[in-house]
Amino acid sequence: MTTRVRFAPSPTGYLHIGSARTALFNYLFAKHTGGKFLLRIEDTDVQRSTEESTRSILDGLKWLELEHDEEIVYQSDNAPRHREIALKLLDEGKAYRDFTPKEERSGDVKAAIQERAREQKDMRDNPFRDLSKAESDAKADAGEPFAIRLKVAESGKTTFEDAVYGFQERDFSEIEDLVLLRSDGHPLYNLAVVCDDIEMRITHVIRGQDHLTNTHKQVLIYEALGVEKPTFAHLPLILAPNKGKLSKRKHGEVVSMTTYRDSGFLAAAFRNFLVLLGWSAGEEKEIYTMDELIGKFSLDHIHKNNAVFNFDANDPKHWTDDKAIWMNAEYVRTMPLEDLIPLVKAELKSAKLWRDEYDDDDKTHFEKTVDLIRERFFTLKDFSNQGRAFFSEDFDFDNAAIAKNLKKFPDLQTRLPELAGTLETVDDFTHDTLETVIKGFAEEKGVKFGVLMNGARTLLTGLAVGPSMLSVFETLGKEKTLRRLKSQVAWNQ
RNA sequence: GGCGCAUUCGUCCAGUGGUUAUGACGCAAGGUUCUCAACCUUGAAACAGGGGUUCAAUUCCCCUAUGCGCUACCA
Repeated sequence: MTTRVRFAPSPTGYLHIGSARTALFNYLFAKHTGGKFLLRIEDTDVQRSTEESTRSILDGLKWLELEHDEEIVYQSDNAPRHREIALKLLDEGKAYRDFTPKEERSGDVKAAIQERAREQKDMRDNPFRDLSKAESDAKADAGEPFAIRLKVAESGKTTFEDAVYGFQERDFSEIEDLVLLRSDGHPLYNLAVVCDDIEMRITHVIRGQDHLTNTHKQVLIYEALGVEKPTFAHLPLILAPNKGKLSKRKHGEVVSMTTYRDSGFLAAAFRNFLVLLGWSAGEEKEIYTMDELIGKFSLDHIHKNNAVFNFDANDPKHWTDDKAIWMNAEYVRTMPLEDLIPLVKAELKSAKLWRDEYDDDDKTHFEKTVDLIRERFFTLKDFSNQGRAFFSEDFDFDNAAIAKNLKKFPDLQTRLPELAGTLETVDDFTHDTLETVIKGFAEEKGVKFGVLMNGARTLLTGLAVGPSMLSVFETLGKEKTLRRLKSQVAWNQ
């Protein structure tokens, strides 16, 4: 039997980092087992679901390259079918009509639920549970509104074997007669999920641990329907640094996938970071290609304890998890150059720094430039910010760099243009030749080589840090190097 | 309140009935270099607590603590 898994987000916001990981795990499991990865949008909560959210989630998945197989299922489309099934259970006596008026909730719903739960009541205590069919039908015919609840047996327990958490059981006395269909005729989550999973022939339900207790309710529905239940695998949660819930409201943009895309992260790097949150192959290796992940991923290496997504909202340097940043930098500087080039191209295009020659006459030179500067970059954004001087004449000078490398050594104001004059005669504008010439120049003029190079760095790139200057000279080329060495712009700032 | 799940460095993790308890991020120190956020080397840093079981527990069991989840006509 081919495995079929699904990622089933509810479109009430952008793609959350935790959801993204759930999607990733589902995807990897599907591909590992040669199965299908399906997508279902759980938009049954009409009040909160938005099309914009759906789009944002789809964008996030697309960016992560978690492509789904088959058509997207919109849960709301299946509502009639869910209703039918609830009615069927009613008909079979496995569910009953509850005529209790709906309790309107407002304000702090969580607190209200907690408060009510404290009352410790008998889960089977419902005046309409044992109403005769005739009485129930009569009331319904009279137009009295009702919800449909599953009739959970007086005694017994549900059990299932979770692929991550192991054997689970729950006594019926802990499970209320859950509502299947609202009094307005809309199906509820637990019913909808089970019906759709059956319909989509899902073999493995891989989702967040917050559903672990709910699963017992769903098992009950499977049993009432007489359908074999799928394998369940619950995933540990991803928590905020204070070990609390990671939410948009409290933590803002750090939890959104689009933030990473827009900050110049590489999908491959972020995926790699994400997969290590709650899973490991049990080895010391940490950098994996997608193919390696597909090959190694398995449910039994998923952890049981929650992971903390570590960041400090008050510190720009640690705005997101350090390891994610490191992972991205690692990818930027070590991934195959040919894979990086298109990404840099897209970044330069969006920063209006792209020139068509980079793809054509200047291709080799462009690639060499990218290869040189990527060594100390962290994100794709760095190519258009820090790396701007390599692609444009219009770049800024860092004041600290000017102070440290130029103003502190006033004679450089004449020495650097002088150096330009000397370099004018160099035809072989490459690292080694330049080194010989410039070292000779430094000695002759009594200037320290390092001071000369640092000054040049600021003049040529606007910065105080960067790759070896001899390589920068070579990469930038003679013409630009000479012009910038002679320029007085930075000196006048 | 009830029920459930969890607990190894600050964070992500490895691991075992007998180990100097692994690796990574971050941090610190040193080094290389023309600079550095890169690179190299080194260092500090953890088995929640208490009981058992055992010749021996970080590892198995129980209790406590803590955290998280569920307890809706939300998903």
